[in-house]
Formats: sequence, C-alpha cells, structure tokens
Amino acid sequence: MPQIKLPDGSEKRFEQPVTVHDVAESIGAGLAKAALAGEVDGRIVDTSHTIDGDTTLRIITSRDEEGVEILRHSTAHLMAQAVKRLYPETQVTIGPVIEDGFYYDFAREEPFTPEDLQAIEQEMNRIVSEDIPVEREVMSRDKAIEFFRKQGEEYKARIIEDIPADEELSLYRQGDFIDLCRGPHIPSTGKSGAFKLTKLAGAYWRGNSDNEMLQRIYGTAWPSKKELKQYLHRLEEAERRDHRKVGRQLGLFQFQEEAPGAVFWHPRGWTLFRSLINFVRQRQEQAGYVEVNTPDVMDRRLWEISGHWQNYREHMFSTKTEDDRVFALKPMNCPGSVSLYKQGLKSYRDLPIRMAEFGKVHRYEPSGALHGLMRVRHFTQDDAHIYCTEEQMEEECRKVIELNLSVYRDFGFDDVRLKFADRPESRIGDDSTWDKLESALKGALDSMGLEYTYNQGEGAFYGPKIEFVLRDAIGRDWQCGTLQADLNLPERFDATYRSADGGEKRPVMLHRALLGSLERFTGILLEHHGGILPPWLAPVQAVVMNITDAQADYAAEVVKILSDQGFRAESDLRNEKIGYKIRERTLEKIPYLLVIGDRERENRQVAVRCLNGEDLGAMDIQAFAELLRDKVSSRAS
RNA sequence: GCCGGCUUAGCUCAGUUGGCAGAGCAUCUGAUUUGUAAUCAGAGGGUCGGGGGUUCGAAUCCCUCAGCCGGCACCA
Repeated sequence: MPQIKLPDGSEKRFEQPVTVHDVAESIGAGLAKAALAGEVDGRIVDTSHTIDGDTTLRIITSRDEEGVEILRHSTAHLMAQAVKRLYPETQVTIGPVIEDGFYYDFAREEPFTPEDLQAIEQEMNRIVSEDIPVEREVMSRDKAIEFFRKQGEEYKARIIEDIPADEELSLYRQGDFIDLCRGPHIPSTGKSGAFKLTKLAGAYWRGNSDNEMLQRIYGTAWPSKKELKQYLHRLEEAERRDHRKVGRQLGLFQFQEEAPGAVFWHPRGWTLFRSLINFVRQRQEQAGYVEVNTPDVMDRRLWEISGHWQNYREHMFSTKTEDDRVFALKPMNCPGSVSLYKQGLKSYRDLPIRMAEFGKVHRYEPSGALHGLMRVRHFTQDDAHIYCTEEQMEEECRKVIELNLSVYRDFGFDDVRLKFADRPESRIGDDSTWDKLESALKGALDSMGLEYTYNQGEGAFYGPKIEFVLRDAIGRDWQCGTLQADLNLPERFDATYRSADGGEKRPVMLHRALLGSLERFTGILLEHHGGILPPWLAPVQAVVMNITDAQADYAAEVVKILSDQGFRAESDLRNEKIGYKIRERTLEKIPYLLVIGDRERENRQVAVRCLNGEDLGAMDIQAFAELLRDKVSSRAS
C-alpha cells in the first residue's frame, strides 16, 4: 500500500496503486487540473505514472522550471502533429527544448513559407481545443524501428538505430500523431500554454554540414499569455539595442556592399574606437607591457611555418605579386610577434617579455557568418604575446587574469565567467607538454580562488585556453578575452633564450586578448548600454546650444574652453528653436546639453541638461568642467 | 558555404489582379530670433540592388549575381 511523502512533509496513504494524477486530485481539484507531471523519488514522470510503493512525490505544474520545460517540449510535439496533419509527406526528426522555447527539424522537399507558419499555428490551436490525451507507450527498439519505417519516417528510424538494441523505448501518442520521446509530456493537448512560432531556418541533419539540410521551425512557449507577451517585449527591447541600428542613429559607422564584413568608421565611431585603444594601452603600460607593430602583408613562407597556411588557407586573404611571390594578409598577429622576439639573442634575464600589438587581422569568414560589428572579416585585436620561462608561466597567467578582470570591471562588466578549455582530440605536442600547460592555467585560476567551468576538448590545437565570458545588461553572454598557453609556436619558429647555466631553452608563449576584437567589443558596449554610453566613452560629451544668434560667440567660447581641457564638446548654433535642438541631440544620446541664453552669457554660465532630462540648472563653466571631469575619471554613467 | 526571406529617395516605409513611382522625416531656399524632446511656407531629390529574360507594357512574373536579415555550419 503506497505511502507517499509530499514536499510539505505530510504523508498520504493509499489502499491501492495510484497515479500521480490521483494523488494530485486527492490534494485538490485545482492542483489536479494544473498538474503537468510529477517528481517521484527524484525522477520526473507523467501524471499517468502509477505509484505502487512508498515514495516521495512532488507535483509539477507550469510554475516549476521543470513544468515549463515539459510545456515547451510538448509544444514541439504539438507543432509536429500540426505539421503532419497539414503536410503529411513531411518527415519528423528531432524537437528539443531550448532557451525560452523549442524547435523541431523537419525533412520535406518543399520549403515552408512564413504563411505556412501561420497555418501551422492555427492547426496547433485547433489541436489544443480538441484536448487530445497524450499517452505513453513502451516498445522494443527493433519494433520501434520497424514501426517508424512502415510510417515512412526514415529519419526517426535512423535515430532509433543508434540506441542500444536491448533498450526499451517510450513513444508518445496524441491522437493521430506518435513520436519517439523520453518524455515526460503534459497529460493532454488542452494543457498547452501560450505559444508562438517565431522563425524558419535551415539546419543540417545531425548538425553536420556534410549532411542534407532540414527545415527547422522555432517557437516559444510559456505558461500564460502574459509571460509570452513579456518575452516578445524582451525581444523588442533587444532589437532596440541592436548595435547596427544604434550605430546608424548615432552616426558611428557604416557598411558597404563593396567591402562585406569591413567597417567604415565615421568620426564619432572612430573616436569611441580610439577611446578603447587608449584605455587598454594605458592599462597595459601600467602592467609592464611594451607595444609593437608588425606588417599586415607577409610572405606565405611565414604562414607555412606557423601552420596557418595548412590549416586555414581557404580562410586567408592572399595575393600574388608581379614577381610571383605569394603574400597573405595576416589572420593572426603571433608570427609577426615571434619574429620580433627572435631578433637578437634573448637571455633569461630579459624574460618575461610582454609584447602587445593592436594588430588588424583579416580573415575570410564565410559570408553567412557576417553580422554587423560582431563578426567581420577585418578586425583589430588588442593582442599580446608573453614570452617567459616555464617557471614564470603560472605567475604570468595570474597577472593576465587580473588585468583582464579589472579592465572588464572598468567597462561596467561585473559578471564575468571563466571557462577552461583543455586538450582537443586533434592536437599537436606530447601529453607531458599538455600536462604542464594545463596545470599552469588551472593553477593560476585555483590559486586566485576563481570559479570556472570546463569546456572539455575545446582548447586550441596548440594549447589549452581560458576564456573570459562577459554577461551584458540584458543577460547575454559574450566571449571576449582569451588566454592560451603555447609551446608549439616557439618550437616551430625555433625561438630560444639563454638560461642561467648557459644552455639554450624554449620560452613559453602566452597568447592573450583582452577585449578581443575591438570592433566586436564596440558592438557589445553599444548593446550593453543601449547606445547610452557613459560620459568617459561618449564620442561627444557635451553640445553647447544657443537660444538666439546673440549668444553664438559665447557658445563658441564655451566649446573652446572645454576642448582645451580635453573634453569632447561641440556647438549647435543653428537657427532652430531650443526644443528642436534638444530633441535632436537627445536622440544622438549626448550626455550633457549646455543651453545658453542671455542670462547665461551675462553671468558666464551654462544651463546644464542631462540626457535623462534632468535639469541641473545654471552653473559656472568651470563648475560644469569639474562635474564632467569627475564623471570621466570615475567612469560613472 | 548551406536553407529561407528581404533589397523602392539620405533615413523609415507605402505601392491593388503587370498599366503615369508615393508619404513622413532629412536636405536646399525663404520667412521666423525662438528658454529645455519636432516653427511655418516653398523647392529639389529615384538606373525601384546589378545583369538577363517573359510581355504591347515589369518596382510587380522568371533566371542569375551581389549585399543584407534570421538560422545552420564555421570561428586559428
């Protein structure tokens, strides 16, 4: 006789085996209606699951995280059923839950159209109103393969063939539709929440670009209409922040057909870009780096030594000159850096050498990968290579991590996650070398008490790496910095140093990037701030605007005074009403608007209006300069 | 690179079954000299992404190339 313990500590005893649904009903009709699944002894099961022994049970509803997942998974099935009803020749494949929703991949000759999506959504609603029960069945593997083959579901059969032969499979049936699935699922289609099909895309069968392409339909699903609406609102918010849109509104940069994946920087955008470089440069100098610069175009020979020619030939821009030499635009800065290191003999006394370079690299990225500033073919890395002894390696790693984290904080990214990527399957170098490199990176992290997650097998082919992932204001993650330990390139380029005993030794090479691609980081900053850059980064910090022509000379003088103190100020002397100027400059996200009328001119003051509309009133020019200086030096928003 | 969609004035976008290319903002000219998110009036502005085809006639239908957008794959 089952004795069932509930989360609140109470226990219920039943005279015969009961289902999760029965237990929920015994607690209350409302709960029974809301129940989507149950957790029995830590395992999530359907509400139809029968309990015949003593257990603990938690009823899962859409208010539980697991409940929402089940809802989304069941919505994927709902969609597949609708698709099969409308387009019976379609084959189903897989339909997993993803963040905020789900997708389902279909195989079908004819492409789905956006109009089809509407029809599918309608059919889904119809199935919901039919309130079809969702039933679980168990089948042997071989029987299941036969079952799906007979239905013409070749893909499903192939998926099942990969499952061990002795395993029993669960199938879920809802009316005319049946799908292989681990489950659990909602008890009936009527219990679906609010959903919407969002986009149509191609996706390779089994995620491999050698395979045929399937059609993927994405959707989102939520317990209530209200939550669905909130989600759609969140998408709109992200769209508002889109750096491509913001960049156009603020006049920062442009793209052009003739140079796909290349940025045309406008004066204001380039000012921002320079601010980033200058800030990183200053912080690096303080941290003991030297800065260098190496050629953009170098002979193919150098890329053969580094191994890039063999590995990335088709992603490199190259050119043949009149005299039949083949040159390549640099896709990486390291070969140039090692070349500098190799100039002259190095002693152990010279190490560590921290060599930074704001190098512009060129990579022929696949056309489909290009995306605004986030993925371009020509970008500037705030790159550095640190040459040190094996003994110095761990300490140098610590210093890099410290510098990176502190710079991220200065840019307003306090939530930084670290990932440790260890040796990949295909790699060069022996295991003892990898042991050394991995333990140095890990040792640095551990000794600093930092938490990190593992990215197993995701290291570069020549060495393990630490990745710095920044979380932005609306919760998205961006991988920016990296730190890689490398003994391969020094070997390939035969870089050496004289050790204390006079012998010749191999230096360790640490590759590190701080913000990564400065183009991309500009995009991230714009989206993080929604275009409202803090005064220290704003390309124009203040615009001085006159009420009438009578104050034009004074306005120009104010701009001069501020510029002389290193501020980025402009004037707006157009013959327009003050409200019009304020509106325009506000849309350009200028942090401070300085309004000048006769009163201000006579008192040698400025009337200060903040971007958020706050009026700070009239103040002396110097008082405003101090205010702005404080904001800039504290990097306040 | 692959799948799907899109490309009309500087920007945002209308444009019916194939039948004279439009609006708002911006620009220019004039008036207005204005106090915290759009002053008024007038004018100019287009190879409808490029090329090819169907048709009496193409922004509209077909083919092709490019770019962009959403995914997939890729990201040293």
